[in-house]
Amino acid sequence: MSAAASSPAGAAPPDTALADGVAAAAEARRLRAAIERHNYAYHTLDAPLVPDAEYDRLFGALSAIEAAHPELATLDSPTRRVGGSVRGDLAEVRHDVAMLSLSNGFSDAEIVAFDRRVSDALGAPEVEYAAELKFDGLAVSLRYEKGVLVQAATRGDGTTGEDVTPNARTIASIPLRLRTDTPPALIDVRGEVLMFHSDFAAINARQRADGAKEFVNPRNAAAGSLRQLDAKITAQRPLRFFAYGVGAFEPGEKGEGGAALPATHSALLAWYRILGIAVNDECARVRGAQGLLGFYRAIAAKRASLPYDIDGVVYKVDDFGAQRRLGFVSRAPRFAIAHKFPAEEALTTVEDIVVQVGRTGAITPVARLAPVFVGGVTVTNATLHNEDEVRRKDVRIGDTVVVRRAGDVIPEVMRVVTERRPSGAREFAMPSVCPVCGSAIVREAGEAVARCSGGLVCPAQRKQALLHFAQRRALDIEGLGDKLVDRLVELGIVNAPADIFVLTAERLAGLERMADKSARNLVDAIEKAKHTTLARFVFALGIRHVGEEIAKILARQCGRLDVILDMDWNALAEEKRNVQKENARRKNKGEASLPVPLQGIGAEIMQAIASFVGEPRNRTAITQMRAAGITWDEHAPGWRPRANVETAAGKPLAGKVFVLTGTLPILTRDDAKERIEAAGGKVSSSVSKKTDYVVAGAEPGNKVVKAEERGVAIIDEAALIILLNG
DNA sequence: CGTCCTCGAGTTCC
DNA sequence: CTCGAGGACG
Repeated sequence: MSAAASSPAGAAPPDTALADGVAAAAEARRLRAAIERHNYAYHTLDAPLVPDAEYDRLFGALSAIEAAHPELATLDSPTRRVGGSVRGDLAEVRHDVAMLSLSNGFSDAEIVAFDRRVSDALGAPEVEYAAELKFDGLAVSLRYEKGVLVQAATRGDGTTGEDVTPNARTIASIPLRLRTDTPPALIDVRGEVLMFHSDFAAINARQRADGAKEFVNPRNAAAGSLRQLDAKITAQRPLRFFAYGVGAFEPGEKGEGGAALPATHSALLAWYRILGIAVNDECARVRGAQGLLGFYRAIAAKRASLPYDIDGVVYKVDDFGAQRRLGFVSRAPRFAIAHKFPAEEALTTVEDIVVQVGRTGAITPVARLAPVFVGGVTVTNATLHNEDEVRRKDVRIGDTVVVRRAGDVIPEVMRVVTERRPSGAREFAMPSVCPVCGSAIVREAGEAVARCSGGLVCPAQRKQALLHFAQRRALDIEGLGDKLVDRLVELGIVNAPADIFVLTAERLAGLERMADKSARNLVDAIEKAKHTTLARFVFALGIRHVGEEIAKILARQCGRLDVILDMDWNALAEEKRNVQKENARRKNKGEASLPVPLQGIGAEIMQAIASFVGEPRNRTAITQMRAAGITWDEHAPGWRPRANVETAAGKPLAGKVFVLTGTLPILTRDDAKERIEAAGGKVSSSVSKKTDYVVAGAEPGNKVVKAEERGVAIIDEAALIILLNG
């Protein structure tokens, strides 16, 4: 599509024999102007003025002049579109004005509520909005100084993005110079880079022909293309740009165009068009909630026929003054909302229903699907959770089913299209023996899951136990992943966590696909993992019902591993039941209640611990690991936890409950959690009335919705850090 | 005994 | 992210 990129750079047309520099400069200016005019006609108006051959001739002429007179090769020359030197890495760019994410709405009710909030806040009965498409591409910011493109940056985390200037220069719909004599001194044009369906298909055909990897969707193709280190590659990728916003702005010297920003969003877009910046046609000014919903329905009906992907529409209060008055809540502007389309659904067939064996022996049926493209990726598997779920949904092998990506991530079989059920459709039968080890599969009365009774005899359970042991939140052994565990267990080299610690580099290096270097790395990682914490170690053991939280309670309350191992958990479980019964009785009488031992650990969990510590094999394994040198800091014998565990008192976040959602700009989930806990706070996984703050990052889940419903404060990372610092 | 709150466990794709 | 189930509490 890119006429500029298709021009042979070295073609020497007749009008290059310009001897003197002044004439050359004049000619270069003339050519540039002509080429920009044609670019504008071709890419923005979609109405070429001249045949491609003529365009190529002009382009070649300009290249030749610039080659002969390098001093004339200006930054904004159209020839820059093909070029770009190879650099080591993409540099960081700090956005002067942050590139925000929008809050989302999925239902009409949410949009109506948004409109009501806005009109209440503004005191206006009917608010005027600019409605436009929400493109499924990459947000970028283009900086023009005195009308010349000087920098292009990706959105990144909103505050800092990557410098993609040379790449952006290759995109034909991004003007290198604004079409005005009176440009603003500085303007950051915000918009989206994306790839059209047809271009995506062509690119993939080429990738296929070259034996290169194909892109999964236009968005990935656009992202991969824009973030190339070599802009020459970007130049061969037909990317598009549509503008929809503005960041930093400084007016130019007196002159109509650049003296000030327009007063409304729709006027801004109209101005962009005049400046030669591409703006998508599917935008409108609408009034009130009914106007918003009308726009949404019109676009939804058109969606399939659009030549590019969108994932919804965006509504913004049109008047900039009103936008300023509305301001922001945490990261998101209060004056705009994205109205997203519901998770995409697709039809496919169930080719088989197989079962997987989990760490606890849980047998999970999984539907093997004919590959289907849904929500941007190809889905081939979907969990069916358990036997009852299969019954409830009545999924049979051979069925045609509706699949969606729940929460836009996990594939889910929604329902069966029974009209399409073939006569030979087979019902799923829970196997009676484990497909991996052959032990009996049993389902306890009242339980939803069936389990392999083989325990550690079952290689599948052994593998999962090892992976659990090595995972980041447990002992954190880097490099001990899926594939390696598979092989180590198959070969019988490692059967239980304790065996990990006797591995040597020599032993590992003998394995296939395991070079000396990686063997040594793994041994180093194991060595590093030997020093840990009691909580992590207890969690790593994989005791039933003992996850991270319970392991922390045990470590805090018991202080030493030996205490945990030697406690009479069965007796304690009984005591717990008695104390609870007694307390219930006392409560009715208004008497003071007895202290409850080990808050948060109930009888059921205690019995699970009892059966773990009562198993001699487990005790031996622990002894072996300690002998192999695994250590942690623990309290001296005879240590007792302080009666009142309010150790958090005095810390900045004492007693505060946080819930995290979305991707935070700087901290990882784990980091944030660690810091909150260090400051005396607690991180919970779901929003409730007790939640104090929901920390929302980019692309948050429906936890923000829950938070709004329950009136819980929503804060961003920056606010969290302020809280952490007191 | 019911209800809410949490935690644990399992899962998909790149 | 979702589901199931344990634990606390009224």
